[in-house]
Amino acid sequence: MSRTKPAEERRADLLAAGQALFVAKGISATTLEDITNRAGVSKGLFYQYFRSKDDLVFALQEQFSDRFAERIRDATGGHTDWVAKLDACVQASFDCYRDLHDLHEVLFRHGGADHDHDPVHAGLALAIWELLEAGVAAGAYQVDDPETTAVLFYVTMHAFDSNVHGQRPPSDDRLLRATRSLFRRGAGVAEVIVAPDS
Amino acid sequence: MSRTKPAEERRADLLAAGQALFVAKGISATTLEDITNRAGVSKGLFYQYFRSKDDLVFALQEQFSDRFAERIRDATGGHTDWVAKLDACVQASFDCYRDLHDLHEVLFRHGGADHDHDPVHAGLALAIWELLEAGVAAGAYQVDDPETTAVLFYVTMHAFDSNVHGQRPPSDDRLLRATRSLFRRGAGVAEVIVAPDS
Amino acid sequence: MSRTKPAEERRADLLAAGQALFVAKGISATTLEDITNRAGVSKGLFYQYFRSKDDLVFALQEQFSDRFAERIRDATGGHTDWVAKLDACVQASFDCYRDLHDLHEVLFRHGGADHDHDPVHAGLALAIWELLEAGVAAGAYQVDDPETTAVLFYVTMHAFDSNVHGQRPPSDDRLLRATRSLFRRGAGVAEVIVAPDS
Amino acid sequence: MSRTKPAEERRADLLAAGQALFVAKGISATTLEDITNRAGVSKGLFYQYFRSKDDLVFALQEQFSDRFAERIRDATGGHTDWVAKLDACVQASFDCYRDLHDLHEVLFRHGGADHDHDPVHAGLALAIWELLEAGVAAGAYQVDDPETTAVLFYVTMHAFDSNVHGQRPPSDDRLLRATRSLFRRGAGVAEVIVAPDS
DNA sequence: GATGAATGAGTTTTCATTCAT
DNA sequence: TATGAATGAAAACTCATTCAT
Repeated sequence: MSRTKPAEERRADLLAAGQALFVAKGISATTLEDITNRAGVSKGLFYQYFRSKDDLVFALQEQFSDRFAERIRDATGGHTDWVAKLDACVQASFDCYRDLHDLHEVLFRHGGADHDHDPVHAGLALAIWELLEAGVAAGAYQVDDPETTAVLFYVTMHAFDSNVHGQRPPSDDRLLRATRSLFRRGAGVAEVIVAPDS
Repeated sequence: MSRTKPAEERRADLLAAGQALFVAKGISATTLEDITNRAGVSKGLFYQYFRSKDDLVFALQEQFSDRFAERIRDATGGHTDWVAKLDACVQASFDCYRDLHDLHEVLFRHGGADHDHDPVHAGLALAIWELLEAGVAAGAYQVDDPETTAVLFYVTMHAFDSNVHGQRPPSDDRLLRATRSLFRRGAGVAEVIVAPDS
Repeated sequence: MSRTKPAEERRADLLAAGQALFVAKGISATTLEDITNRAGVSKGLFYQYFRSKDDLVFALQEQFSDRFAERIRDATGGHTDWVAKLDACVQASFDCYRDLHDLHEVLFRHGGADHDHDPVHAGLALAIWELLEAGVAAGAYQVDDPETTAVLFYVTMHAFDSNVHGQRPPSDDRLLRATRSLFRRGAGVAEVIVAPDS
Repeated sequence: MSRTKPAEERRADLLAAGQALFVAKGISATTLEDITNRAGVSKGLFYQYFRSKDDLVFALQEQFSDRFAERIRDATGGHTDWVAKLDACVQASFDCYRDLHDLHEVLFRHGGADHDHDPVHAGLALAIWELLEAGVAAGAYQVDDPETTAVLFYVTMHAFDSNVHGQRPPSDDRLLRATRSLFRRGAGVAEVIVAPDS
């Protein structure tokens, strides 16, 4: 029975172990030993895959950006209706935030991280901006300042961060419905009347 | 000539030094030596004011909550018009976020911080909720789910965090105007037509 | 009873501990713990005086150069007779080598040490060269190439390195007498006839 | 097509790689990975040829002694004139030192190396001693203490170590001529007058 | 009150050596 | 033969905390 694994898999194990622990305990509270124990690997092997602990953080940042971009890209196509586009945007953002927001905070607030080059803010806000501009151009949306509104929409999605709510967080469903409603109003599209209990 | 200072002042120096360094470099990247150097004080003296480094973090959390609550309280009175109340809320939140958001992230994401008891989320979201409920009861606002909408409004204010924007951040004025507009629409109040340059 | 010591003394303790251990076991076979144990000090304190193990090596190199130069300087004055000058040179060199040669090898062969800037070679060879030139100018010595001969004299003194001899090393006295004789002949001065047993 | 090589060649590759790296960086600064990389071989294969890193050092010491002895032996015969013998000795020693001195220092100063059994010192000093004794017995040399003088001659040859000189090293020719002259004088033989350019 | 030298447990990092393939 | 992933003991280095002055 072999202890060896393909390099890609080992690297993935270490990335996964690091990510989980960093989110759970913070980066500097996580020791190399924590990581290698969780990955089921000796301390020495870590250094075959990463130059240092900081190198692991950097690799995680890259991985994060890649995954995030992919998600957003996939959510775009497939809708022609302008209201549906808005709703799809909400849903995709919801999924992203649920999965990735904590990780994002942990990774990009670390050390001397350069917030100005955070690829996530730029990426998502840009996507929303383009959507609003297109909708306005098509006469479907009515927004005075699409660029700034896009940023507002973007930050609104911090509501999907589960840490943001108090002791009685709203259900995901309520959250999504309220957000869809807010975005539609913010985009100036006629609201579909929805019965409160539907 | 003595280097002694009143205890309150010394304590304040240390709190200020800790806060500045924690925001700049993160809590665990900041050493006690950093803090005492910045405060112009010996390492030993630190322990006359705080039981440990963690104790300093805790003191900073308390200080934060106190200051935040104070700000919000001050912003409440003074308006009878429901739209003006909404606008005042935006302005007060803007000021708070500008000053305190980074600090909040650093302090309350630290270590085993108990997110459920973060006093800030609760405080601000509650204030907005109460405002919306009151406005709805008064027939001035039209909101299906005031509680959840309050949370959405609260998180929207992350836009005031200056780190959230890309390379071409909107001016504060644009930001405030867009937010006021969004909040009014979200509250379902008739939008006052505002000339772009007013 | 105090554990604290003046900084200079502590630094000297660490330098002395490092020097003794480096000579005895080699630099890389000596651990920080060896050094701090010998100096009767905790591991952490080492880093208040030296940035790293390499920094200690560097400090020892500097100390070495200083002490060596001092010794040679002191040995110069005090003789007017040209043969006596030569003999004094031999004696001073003997003392230096006995005390410092091993240390020199250990320190200056370490890592990427820059042999071209080894201050010891330069210093001692230069002193001998000046002596030979002066003696030749005074008509006391007869040497075709004083500069090169100085280097030869200098390296001859490696004989004082006790490691250089086989299983039956000559007595110090024999060594000194033979070296004096060789230097006199090399300088072309009339040899004083010495009875073998004197 | 196989990567296999005759065992002797592989062993030689590893010895050569080790020797080069040990001289360049020192023994303990050289990792097994350095060695196997330079030899173009896997880490595992190293242990088919050497029991350990120390075993490689030991093998290199043996190889060194063998080569050195061979050189000296070859240089001995072929001269009947006593002055020519002395000159041949100088030349052979020159060649040896040029090639092997650094290596010697690195190998024999390592770890718990037993300086008393260094075969090189013994070998060369012995050869010179025998030469001097023979010359004295033949009435050709005049030396009071041939044994000690032999050691002095031996250490004089450290001048051939290129690291020993300052920034303006003498040419090899000057060095050899000066050494020949010194040895002749030290042996008490009438100096042959040599024109500077001959 | 105030200092900063001293501590030592805890962390990161290195590398000779093993072993399944 | 040959490989290189994997190991783990040992080394370097950090820093919150203590304590004699």
